[in-house]
Amino acid sequence: MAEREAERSVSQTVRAQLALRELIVSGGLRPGERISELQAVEVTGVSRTPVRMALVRLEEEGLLEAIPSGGFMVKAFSERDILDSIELRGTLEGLAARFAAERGVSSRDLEPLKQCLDEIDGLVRREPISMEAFSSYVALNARFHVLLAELSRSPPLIRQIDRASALPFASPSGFVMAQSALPEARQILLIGQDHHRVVVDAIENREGARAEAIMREHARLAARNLRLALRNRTHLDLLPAMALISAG
Amino acid sequence: MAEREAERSVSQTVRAQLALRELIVSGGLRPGERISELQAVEVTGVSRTPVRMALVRLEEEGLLEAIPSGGFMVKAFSERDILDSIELRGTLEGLAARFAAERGVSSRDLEPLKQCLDEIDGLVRREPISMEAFSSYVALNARFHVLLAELSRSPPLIRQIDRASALPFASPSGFVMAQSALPEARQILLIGQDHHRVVVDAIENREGARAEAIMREHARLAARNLRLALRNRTHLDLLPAMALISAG
DNA sequence: ATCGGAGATAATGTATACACAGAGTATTCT
DNA sequence: AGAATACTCTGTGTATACATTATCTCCGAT
Repeated sequence: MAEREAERSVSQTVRAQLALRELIVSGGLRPGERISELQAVEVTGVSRTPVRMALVRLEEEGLLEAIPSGGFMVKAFSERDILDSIELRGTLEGLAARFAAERGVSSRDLEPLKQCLDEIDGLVRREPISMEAFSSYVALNARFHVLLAELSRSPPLIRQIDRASALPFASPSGFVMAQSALPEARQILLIGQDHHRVVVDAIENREGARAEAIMREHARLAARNLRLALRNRTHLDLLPAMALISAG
Repeated sequence: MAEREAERSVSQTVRAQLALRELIVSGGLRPGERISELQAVEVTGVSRTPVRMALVRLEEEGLLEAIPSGGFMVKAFSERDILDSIELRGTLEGLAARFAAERGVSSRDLEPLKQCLDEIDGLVRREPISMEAFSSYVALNARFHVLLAELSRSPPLIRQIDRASALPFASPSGFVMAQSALPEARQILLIGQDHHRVVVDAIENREGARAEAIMREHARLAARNLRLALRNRTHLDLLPAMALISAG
């Protein structure tokens, strides 16, 4: 009931957007599949007007693609698109790290980042890593990335990073990941954690170029891991693979 | 009349979007000023529904900002925001140049770029440069940047560059520029032309790192020039200054 | 005189009705 | 029987009417 109250406080448009995004990311609609407004109305329970607004926003977000003759379809990403997007995000985050280092952040600003990393350490050090721990990790990792972006103190850059992270494989959807993938996921987590510590250190010491280089290398490594994962498994369940790489 | 026919072929939403963007970029509305739907309806001549769609798209584009209590306002950019955006665009274009060099483009792919640069040469070599020549230059320069982005063959990156270029100071709004600024604008044009030639050369020779570095340096120089221009003139007419830098 | 509250007004958010375009199917003609 | 055309039906694009919320003003009380 309280939940219902909370839902009522946000606009129908936002509710529709969240519901539709959830539907798309969870794989309820296949890439390339058309999403009709009527269908969206049934799913979300709101009228066509807010649904249309939500669809436009999801298109701008990159999850949907406008069909020339009208309407929208779920955007399909090639493997190359995904790998490029990861490198793209890494490049932007590298710029953010450089900005943070060059603009001179106080050690007080870095405190939240370090705390975030410590919390992650508490999760990934123990073995084997549980499904719940992995979920927590994904959330914490996302928080770290947000904090790093904000450290740049550059609204345009933060905005662009947000957009680059809006794609499914950059969203905290780790819960889709298969149990069997957990062990190797943990390896990636540990390496990523190391990278993050180096970045914080570089920023603290005002080494802009080094901070930037690390973030870019970090993304390239993540892309490489994803490519390997895609080679080993079938191409079928791309979404879990995307969730996996979101840990990077 | 034929124009009227052509207008009728595109949707009301697109027409509204174009009209409103023109209004904002031309300075018809001051930054921070609220834009009411009623006002937008009067300006565009279409109904509220397509107007709302256009407003949402312009928000995603970065020209408008949503007001928490409802509605939209023209987004205000600080000087730092603008400088950061230029460097951001340079970083993305640098990545595009590197992709182009590393993925191996044929010299046939580079032909349109070279032709574009030759056309620009024909415009800027003669002195003094006229207002018409400058307008032509801005259009050609925009084409060069689009061609370079496409050379990366990376849809996600192209998309992101498009968005980074959607802001006013990256749009071909050079016609606003004052006559008096033309001479120094020409200097920037010539330097930019040199940079572009180097980039094409680097891509042709598969030197990814060099191609990327040049584009980033190019953007940094453009940012520096803008900063100087803002110091010399008053802060008042930022739009002409933004037009000036769009030449970079 | 100033602050607070209540009411009115205007603007946004939402819903629905209508118009038009496109696709699919059925029927008719060759 | 096959193909072409016409008709229907589904779905998007647009307009407008309604509801809700926020802001501004005015009046009253302290």
